[in-house]
Amino acid sequence: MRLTTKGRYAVTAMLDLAIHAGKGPVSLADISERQGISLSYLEQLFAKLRRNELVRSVRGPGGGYQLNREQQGINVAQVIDAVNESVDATGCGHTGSCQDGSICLTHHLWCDLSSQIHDFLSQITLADLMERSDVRTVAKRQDREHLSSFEDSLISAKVTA
Amino acid sequence: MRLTTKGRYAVTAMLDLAIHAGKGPVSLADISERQGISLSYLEQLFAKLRRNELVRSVRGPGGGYQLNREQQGINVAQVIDAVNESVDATGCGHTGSCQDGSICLTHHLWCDLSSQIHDFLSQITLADLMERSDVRTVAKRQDREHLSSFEDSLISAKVTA
DNA sequence: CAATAACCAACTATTTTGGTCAACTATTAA
DNA sequence: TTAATAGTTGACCAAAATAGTTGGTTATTG
Repeated sequence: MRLTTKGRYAVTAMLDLAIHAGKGPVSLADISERQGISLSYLEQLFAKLRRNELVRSVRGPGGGYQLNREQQGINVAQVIDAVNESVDATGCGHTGSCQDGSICLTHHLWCDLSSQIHDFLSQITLADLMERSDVRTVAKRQDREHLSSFEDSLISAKVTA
Repeated sequence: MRLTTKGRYAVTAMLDLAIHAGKGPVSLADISERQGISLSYLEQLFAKLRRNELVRSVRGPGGGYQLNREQQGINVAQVIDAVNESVDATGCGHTGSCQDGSICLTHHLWCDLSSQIHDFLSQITLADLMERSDVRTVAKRQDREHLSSFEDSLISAKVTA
């Protein structure tokens, strides 16, 4: 089992998407700026999120990504699963062939741990996260620090005019 | 955070040690045979376990390793920590500087998850594991399949005689 | 003294992570 | 219709971590 930046990035990006929903699709470039995640890496992650039908994409100018369901319908475990970071703590993938065909001494311990983690993460939805005060605070800070590409283009339009 | 064979091997080996305690020190060669873990890799893991005072060693013939405390005094979290597999799910090591000096959008989520996992694992002692029926079953199978080096030497002594 | 088994250091193969780069396709605004 | 935007795909890459191996040394016991 592993939980590295891959899974964390995916959850963070999905939460960013949830927070900035409502004003049309959100571009990966905006998420990249706000969350400090490389654009090309985000592309890879969102390809997987799309294949798992957690998001849908809109191409062309003004395009970007949108959540494919309501925020209450998406939980953290699903997002992590989607980017292939299994929350499985066993070495055998629950098959029980950890030691030449049979189960190893600690097989059931890792099974128990796996369901513990999965239960915890699957009970937390994007909607839950959005309501948290610490999340709202950080989101406000990020919005202040990074204008979206939309606002950006408005400003350069003014400057040009 | 990561939980790979390293942490699993460490817990498995410690449990093997607990199960075969009472008949003097247990050699790494025996653990290697029974649990199917490479001897030299075990050496590296036990160096760390010893530095963390979870085991003590006895050198020379008939030597090996022993638990440094009672089985109830050693929990799974301690063993995993000892081999440097942190059960920390945050990217910043709880410092809160995940995004250029400030906390990232999902910092508190990973903190919560970390303590969830740590609480779970620290409540399970080696003594608890030994009582489990699935552990006892697997241990019996392993003892049947692999004679200890002690029993082995008894047999070869008979053959020689 | 010889066998045993812990101890130690250095090296290696493989996998995973976290990316980059280039080429391509679909959409829309001018 | 054409340029710009933005997603899509695949190949590639460097660094780090994992899971070892090799080749010793030191301490202990029979």
